[in-house]
Amino acid sequence: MNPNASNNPTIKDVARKANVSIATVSRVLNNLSGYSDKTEQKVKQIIKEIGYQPNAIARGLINKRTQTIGVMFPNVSSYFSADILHGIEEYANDHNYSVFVCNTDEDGKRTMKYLHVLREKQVDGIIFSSEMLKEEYYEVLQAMKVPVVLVSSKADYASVPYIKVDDKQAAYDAVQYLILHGHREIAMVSGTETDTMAGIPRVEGYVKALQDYGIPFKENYLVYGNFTFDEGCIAMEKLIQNAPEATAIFAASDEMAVAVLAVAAKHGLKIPDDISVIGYDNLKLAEMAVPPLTTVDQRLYDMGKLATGKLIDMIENHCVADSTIMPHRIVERQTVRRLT
Amino acid sequence: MNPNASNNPTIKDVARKANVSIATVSRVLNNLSGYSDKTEQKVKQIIKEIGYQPNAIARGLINKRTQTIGVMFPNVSSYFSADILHGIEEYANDHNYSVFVCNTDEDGKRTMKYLHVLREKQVDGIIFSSEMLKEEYYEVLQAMKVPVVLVSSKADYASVPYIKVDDKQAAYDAVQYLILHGHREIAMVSGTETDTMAGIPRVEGYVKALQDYGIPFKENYLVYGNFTFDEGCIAMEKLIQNAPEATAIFAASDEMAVAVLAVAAKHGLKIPDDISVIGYDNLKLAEMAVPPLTTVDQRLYDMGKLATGKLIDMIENHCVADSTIMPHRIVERQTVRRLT
DNA sequence: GTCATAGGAGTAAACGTTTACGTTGTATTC
DNA sequence: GAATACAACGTAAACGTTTACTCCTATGAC
Repeated sequence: MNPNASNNPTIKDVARKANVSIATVSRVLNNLSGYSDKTEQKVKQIIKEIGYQPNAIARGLINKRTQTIGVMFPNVSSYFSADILHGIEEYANDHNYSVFVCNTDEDGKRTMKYLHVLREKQVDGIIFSSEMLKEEYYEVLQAMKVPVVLVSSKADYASVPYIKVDDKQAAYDAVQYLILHGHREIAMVSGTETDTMAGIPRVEGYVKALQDYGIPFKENYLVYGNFTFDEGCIAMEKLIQNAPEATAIFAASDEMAVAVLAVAAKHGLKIPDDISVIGYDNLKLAEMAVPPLTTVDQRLYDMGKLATGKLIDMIENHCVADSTIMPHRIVERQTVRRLT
Repeated sequence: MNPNASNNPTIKDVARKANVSIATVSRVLNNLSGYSDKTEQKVKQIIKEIGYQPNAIARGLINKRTQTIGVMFPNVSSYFSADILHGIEEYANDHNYSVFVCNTDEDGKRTMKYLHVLREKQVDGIIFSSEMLKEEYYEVLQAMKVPVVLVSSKADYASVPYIKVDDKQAAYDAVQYLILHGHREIAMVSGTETDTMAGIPRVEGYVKALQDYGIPFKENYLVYGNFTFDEGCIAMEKLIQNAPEATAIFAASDEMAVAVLAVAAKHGLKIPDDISVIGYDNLKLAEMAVPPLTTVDQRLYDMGKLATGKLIDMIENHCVADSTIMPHRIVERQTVRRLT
């Protein structure tokens, strides 16, 4: 009788039925050398026969590698994260890694909990997306001794590889685009005021572009949101109140740009006739907007892939990857009008 | 000397430093009984001191439980999946489970590969989202002997618990809503023609509503997409060609409804003045549309949570959960006009 | 015929836990 | 004072793999 009838078959079961040792089965499984063709056939046949599947947990225990990575998002369900995740997932899967998704809610407590869970589960590496790498996190990460890469973020004090676009330059280019289309009254719906990653640099780019073209910066032209649609709406309402002369708006995220579109429509403002809008991200959402949104593309999907590539490289070659500044470009659609 | 200086500390290290056996450490770790207060303090102190973290892999090997679930999506980055994933992730995390995301691309090969990976990694359960549970999959699932729950899907031949809205009824209600607003020329942008889950039932609901109100069904009023924005655009173009008399459109997904909005705008058609539109899903996208989209809400986030709840229940109590028909409701926004 | 060699295979330790079982010592009961 | 009970531990097996060693046998060189 099979002493192990109800459970999933193990390497032992295969060994017994094939009349070989488990070492031999392991060898053919990992196709190493050290067995005859005949044994190989026999073993492989038994494996098919009883439907044996290796146990990655046991494997992980001895190999100290789990073929698993963890990915931390401030908000998994945001349309922004979705693209990055897609890239990560795809690359990881193609290279035989699985991915744990973690939703931090931008909450320190939650993040720390996740970090501990990922550590317990022995992930081989971690990707941190669009979030500040707080020192608190970094310490745990160091204790874990696993590679980390940042995507759409950056850590100044630590030598963690990152992938992001040059936010200041990208913002500059967006605003310059508006200027070159004849606009001089340009407002901005910024991201989080204190965000050193995606908030501040983009307003810096905005301000610099204005400066370079001799356009005075006006306080009332700059309002803050937190990158989301809802706050984008509030911000746009403010703009309509305080900056009715603006002919163009630069929004620091597509979600907020779409919010601008939405409240503009609510107020009977035509886009781009009454007001031009340029976004930032190039989400699918931008294509779907009415009218289709002109925006700066940051290839989130590719960033996800690239980040995963770097991470896996670090895992497998025990090296440290370099950072990369992702190229950006403006994709012209229909929300910016040329002023004559 | 610590013989284990460079690696992460293990339970053995704790035991040695605390002058107790590993069994005792294990006991305080899992707070069982069988040790004195003094020992407990000592052990806990050492744990803090050397920063010990249990190894979930080793734990998983012996417990045959990994506190991990797998989630399969046809497309992780779709705005539809994002909401479900968010719900799943949240509930899972709150109950100390981690989640592996899998992107099947609706591809059988990929799906099977994933199923095998999930099996190897010994997940405790699997959630299948918005996809047919093919017999091929079901067989593997059975071999794995892990609980499965379906969300926004359903399997007739197998007793797998599912969570979904009554698609036919929801579609019926949507169309009825249009009818009660005075529309009689109602077109439909359907989902995938062969999709028995979300495709066919929704057109059945559409047809039935027309019937019940004595409105003749017209072939040219029904076009097919695959739930996505891109195909929604193509579908809408067809409708404008073939059914210019339609005063209202029921789209089988919000993405397609937004596509309807987009191409309508492109053709100079005003929403809802020239044409009314009702969607299906109630994604954030619906709120963001211009004008905001009237649609049928299916509470995807809650469905994700509920599915995970059922799954964990099945895992922990070795029971089989029942299915639930999720309530739906129409959320009125601004894309449906009352015909006088 | 002897020796070295290499191919083909088995043995057993190790990975980091949990847990059934055994042992010791002390307090309680009569 | 013997019997009992229980608290407070320790021992060792087990989970399913991988892999360093070891062993045997056949082959070929000389």
